[in-house]
Order: sequence, then structure tokens, then C-alpha cells
Amino acid sequence: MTTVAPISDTSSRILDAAERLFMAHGFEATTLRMITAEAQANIAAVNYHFGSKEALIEELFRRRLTWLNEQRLAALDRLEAAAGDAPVKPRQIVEAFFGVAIRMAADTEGGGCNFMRLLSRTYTEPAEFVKNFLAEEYAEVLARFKAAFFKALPDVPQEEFLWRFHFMLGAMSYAVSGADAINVIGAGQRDRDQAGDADALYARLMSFLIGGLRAPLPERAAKPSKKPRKAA
Amino acid sequence: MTTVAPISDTSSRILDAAERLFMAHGFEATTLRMITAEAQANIAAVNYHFGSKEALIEELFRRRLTWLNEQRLAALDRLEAAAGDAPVKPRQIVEAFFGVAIRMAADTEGGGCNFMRLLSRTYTEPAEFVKNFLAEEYAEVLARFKAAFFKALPDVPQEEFLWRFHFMLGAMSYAVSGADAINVIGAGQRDRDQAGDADALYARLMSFLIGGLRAPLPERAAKPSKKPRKAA
DNA sequence: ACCGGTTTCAAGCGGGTGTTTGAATGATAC
DNA sequence: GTATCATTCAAACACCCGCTTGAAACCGGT
Repeated sequence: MTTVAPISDTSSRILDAAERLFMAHGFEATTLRMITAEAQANIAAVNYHFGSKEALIEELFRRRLTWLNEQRLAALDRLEAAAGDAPVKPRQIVEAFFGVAIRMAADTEGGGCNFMRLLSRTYTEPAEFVKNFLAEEYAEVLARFKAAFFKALPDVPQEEFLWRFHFMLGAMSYAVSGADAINVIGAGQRDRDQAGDADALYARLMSFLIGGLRAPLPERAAKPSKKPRKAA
Repeated sequence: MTTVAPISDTSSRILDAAERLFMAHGFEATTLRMITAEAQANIAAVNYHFGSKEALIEELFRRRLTWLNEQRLAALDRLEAAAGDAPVKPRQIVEAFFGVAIRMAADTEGGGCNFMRLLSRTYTEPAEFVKNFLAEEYAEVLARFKAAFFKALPDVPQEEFLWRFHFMLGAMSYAVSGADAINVIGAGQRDRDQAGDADALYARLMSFLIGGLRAPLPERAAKPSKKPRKAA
């Protein structure tokens, strides 16, 4: 049920363990020894199969991210084919981009859940090589979706839209890493209805994203940046 | 111009350096030797003044976060006093909570900028002790703001609102850590108008947040979670 | 049965980590 | 001037890191 055919038993066991542990502890705090212990492999296996810890991380992202972005592009292709020359509706583009991701985040058995939470956190990761790698992996899909959005929202200045897209990514990031984090703001006492969770989260996030995307444009310099607005 | 009176020269130099370096490289990848080198202090000074690396991190958050949350509570106090028994308008509550943060993120001289970007990233940080610490520090301010929101949005189910609040936190997180990350999605070629940036970002984020917060409620189970919706 | 190539393994490498120590230094009070 | 305290410092501590090594184990083909 994994996304990708296993190259070797050991190396895919390592990838799965790494995915889980990186998600749980972060890149730096997760050691190769933790990974190989969980994968029941020798520590030398990592360097044998991947070459280095960095290369392991890149391979880990590649095996899921290419599939994820292919799905996104395929969804966009379908939408654009169906729309002909007319622009695709913004909501549909949003669904094509974020829907695939949310669906992957709901996959608890195949491990897509772990990966999506890792990916979300990684978008703001400081490590240089990760940033460069992600920028490269995302280049095509971002170009396509940006173009589609620009066409679908001709009345929104492009820079304004790029920020809103950025905000949407942030909201999605928190959405998928949220099953834990939502406890921080104190919704923990709710019993989680496991099954409906994914659909409900999807619907919630979509409403929020569309609402934000279609919000009225801010009047420039709306508020003074100093604080002394005394009362309402 | 720092937020807090320096306990000792050395210890506040260490805190400032740590803030900058943690922001740039993350907690694990930043070593005490890097910090003390930048702060022009001996490496033993960290353990002398703070006790451990963990304690340094906690102190680093404490000195900014208490001030930040006091400002938030004071802003909410003013709003509630002005409103009397009537509920405060949602937009004002959003501004009280996120406005202070955005303003702090715009403070490049005092280092508030570094801190806010660090804080944003930390909300999804895996390290256990950080999560616990943050949950404790946020407890009061979250309780107050949640109550205010519930009162201001009686037509929104509380669980629905909590998720939207979570999404808003995500959007803000990306907003403040975005000056870098926005380059990933390719807005880099824009020349950044340094001065107006903070105000413009504030206005943009507010529009987006309010739009998302006030979006129509999702009809439950809006979409099938399987993917075979063939075309538009 | 023997071989060539792939994979696993225990052990070890150089180096960096957070933390500790005990002496040197500085400042303050009597 | 000397005793007292807080602070700084160089050096070392024990430990763990990512990575390498060279030999052992496995395995299909002939």
C-alpha cells in the first residue's frame, strides 16, 4: 500500500522508519542509529543504500513528493481540459492543489500521514539543502498553478495573490500537523471521530481557504503600525 | 530597545545571539559554541547563567512571550471595556491577537523579528519540552481569546471555530516566517519596499484571516474523500 | 561445487556535543 | 588591605554523531 515500489526490503524499511522518526523528532534530533534500530537494519545500511543522511532525506521526499505533484498536475490538467479556454474556477484549483495533500495526510496506514506532516513542517525548515531541494521539486507544479490562479483571478493583483497563496500553505500546514497541535489550543477534550475526521477536516479547510482567497482586497496601509489606537 | 531589562550584560548578549542563531539554524543545529562565539562569551557562561541549553531556550521564550501575551490581554481588556456587555466585533479580536504579533515581527532592530519567526516555527516543533512550555505560557491568553470569540461568533460551532483559529495561526506563522519562504513560491523578483512592508503585510494578513474566519460554514461531508471525481 | 556480486555486520574513526571543574579575575564591603 | 562574593576562563569530561572499513554472509548462475 506504499506509494512506491520498494527498491529493496531494507532500504524501504529504512525510509519508512526515517519518515516516522523525522516527523516525530525533526531532522537533526533523529540519528541514523535511531532509524536503523527501528528499521531493524545495521547502521552501515544507510550509507550503503543512500550514501549519506542528506541523501536519505532527499530520497525520502522524492518518493512521495513526485507522486503528490503528479497527482496535482493531473488534476489541474483535467480541470483545464474541461474548462476549455475559460478560466477554471478558483475553488476547483484550490481543491486540486490542497485536496490531494489533505487526502495524503489522511492516509494513516501507508504512512502518507507521517510524510505530509513532515513536509508541512519542512516548508519553513532552516536547513539550506532542504530548502533548495524543495524549491526545485516544486518549481513546475507551482508555475502551473500560479498561472491557473492568475487566469482565474484577474482582478487580484499578482503579488497580493502570492501572499494569499502563502497564507493558504500556512493554514494547510497547520491543518495536517494539527491533530497534535490542536491540543495546544485546547480542543483536546473532544473525542475524535476517527473516520469522519479526514472528510470533516477537508471541508473545514476548504471553506477557510476559499474564504481567505476571496476576501475583499485590503485597502493599502489600512492601519497605523504604531500601537496607540486607544480604544474601539 | 530590547523588551526586557538586561539581567546581566553577558546573559542578555547570549539570549540575543541565541535568538538569532536558533532562528537561522534551528534548535538542534545551533550549538552552544556558536552562540557563545557570537555573544563573545565563554562557553561555560551558558550553564553558569541559565543552567542548561533547555533552560536557555525556555528563558529566551519567556522574556518575549510574557510581554507579547500581556499586550494581547491588555488589548482585549480595552476592547471588552469599550464594548460593555455587547460582544466585541470578531475583526477587532483578530486584530488584538494577531496585530501585536505582526507588529513584533516587524521589529527588526530590537530582535522581535527574529523571535517571532522562531516562535512561529516552534508551534509545530517536535521537541516535547518546548511544546509543554508553550502550552503553559499560552494557557491564559488562549482561554480569554477563545471566550471572546465564542461570544462574538455565537452562530459558529465551537469546534469549527477552534479549527479556524488553528488555520489562522498557520497563516500567521507563514506570514512572519515568509520573507524568506515566499521566495520558494517565486515572488522573489519583486523589489521589497522595506518601509511599507510591515503595514502592507499586516493589511494583507488581516483581510485573509477575516475572510477565512467569516467564510460560510462547510456543509458536513462535502466531498467524497476518494479521488474519482472525474472532471468538473 | 565454485564463483562474482550484492548485501549485512561488528568495530572503529575523527570530530563535535552539552556539561563540568577548578583556578584566575573582577568588583564590593569592611 | 583583605575577605567575600559573583563572574569569567581554559581545559577537560564522557558521550554520541555521521561515516568508513574489511571481513563475513547470502544468493543465483554455471
